[in-house]
Amino acid sequence: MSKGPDTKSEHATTGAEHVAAILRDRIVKGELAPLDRIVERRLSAELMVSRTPIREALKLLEADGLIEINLHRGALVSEYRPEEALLLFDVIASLEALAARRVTETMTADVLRQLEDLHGTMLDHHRAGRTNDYFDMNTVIHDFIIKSCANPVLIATHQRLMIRARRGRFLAIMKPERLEQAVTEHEDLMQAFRNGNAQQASEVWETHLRHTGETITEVLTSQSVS
Amino acid sequence: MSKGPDTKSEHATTGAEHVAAILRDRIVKGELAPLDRIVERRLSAELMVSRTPIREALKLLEADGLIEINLHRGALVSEYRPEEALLLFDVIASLEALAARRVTETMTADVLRQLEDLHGTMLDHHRAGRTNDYFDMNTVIHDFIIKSCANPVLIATHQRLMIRARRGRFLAIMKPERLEQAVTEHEDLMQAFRNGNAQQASEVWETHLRHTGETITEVLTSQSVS
DNA sequence: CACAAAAAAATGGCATGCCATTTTCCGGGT
DNA sequence: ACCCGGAAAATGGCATGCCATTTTTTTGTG
Repeated sequence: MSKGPDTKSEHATTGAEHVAAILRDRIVKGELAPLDRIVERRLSAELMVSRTPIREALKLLEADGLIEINLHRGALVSEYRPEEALLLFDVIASLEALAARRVTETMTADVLRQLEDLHGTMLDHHRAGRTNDYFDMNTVIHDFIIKSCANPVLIATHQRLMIRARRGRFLAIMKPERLEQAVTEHEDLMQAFRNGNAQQASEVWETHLRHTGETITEVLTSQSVS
Repeated sequence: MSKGPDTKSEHATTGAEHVAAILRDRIVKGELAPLDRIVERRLSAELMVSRTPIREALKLLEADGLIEINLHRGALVSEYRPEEALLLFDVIASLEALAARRVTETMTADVLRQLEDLHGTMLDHHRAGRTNDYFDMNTVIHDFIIKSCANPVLIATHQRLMIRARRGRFLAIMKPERLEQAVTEHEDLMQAFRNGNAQQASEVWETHLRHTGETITEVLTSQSVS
């Protein structure tokens, strides 16, 4: 391997970003629960780096909305309430709807073919009951549409919101009827793609995302009550 | 004022955020031009703080998209190309359209009255040719709608994007016919508000923002050619 | 003079130490 | 037992210094 410094999407370039990636991961996976305190010196010892990169990483997480930093009082993992999921998905739905619109408008045969492939694979997983594979393909499809919209601003904004939205592992806990509905909505989107109907694609996708937000909100609500 | 915990407008919090605010201001005002290098030690001497808070501030600006930091090569003010304005406003338009929709859905007599007040004041300024006051009121109205949507995620996302969108002072350079069109679009929005027609409000506002983005793109293009 | 190599300067990344503020804990008074 | 006040510990904010990498300047050679 040559020492290519031209690979842009490198993570772990600087220590601070490496630390930020680790913390993001822990928060998303739930190893760090809401309201847990994050203590610079403790992390510093655990990760064997000094406090400086840790502090920089914490600033980044605060900008992402994953933690809250109070002056002279340190950092807390921010809460994730059901209602917040709804608010997040309200925005995410708008962004993905815009992406779906733009993708439809600039659709090429090649992109449509890739989408058909991904969609078909997802349907196979679904019909075969491979739930995990199904959810993975679902995510791949959503990301593919976002990536294909050719708007870096949208891509970055979406990614940042999804970091927060993905907190917890609730996605796999979905009622069967909602799952069927989601598959139907994906099929509707493909139909809009095939017809080149950008308006329809946008509406279908926005509805789909809003439903997802509502479902996640329900799951979170039931979990927090239990 | 409500005791909102998300009042970020507090000044003098931590030194790093203070520095970040100063730099944001300079970049937005154009004192720091695109591709200008930002040197930690120079700023450190100028602002009479150590390099540590400066570094933290730079990380924040990078997260905002205002600068680019390369490993071991320091920070550059990122460029602001016409096409980027278009991409930014594509996203901003979606967000403001969503805000307009939500505001309409939850409209109260009090909010409508405030909107009418602001709108009327803006019209007065416009008819009297007080261009600066007009633009200020314009901004106030846009912000008021965003703030009234009751979605902190949307508010924060919008604010972050607007920091980038407002770079330069091109807003005041607008062709008279576009200005008339903008006023008409504001009037259309008020009409949708009065009718409680959320769908119409959303569409009107999205169109308005997209037009604004196109206008700014044109201005930036003509400037960069000159 | 052109060009390349090497030295020097610039610059950023990180570790560490000191100080300010906050939090925790403990003892005395009621 | 309870509350209050102050000391001690915890914790974060910032300054400074050292090292690695990059950039610039200098120098040597054809």
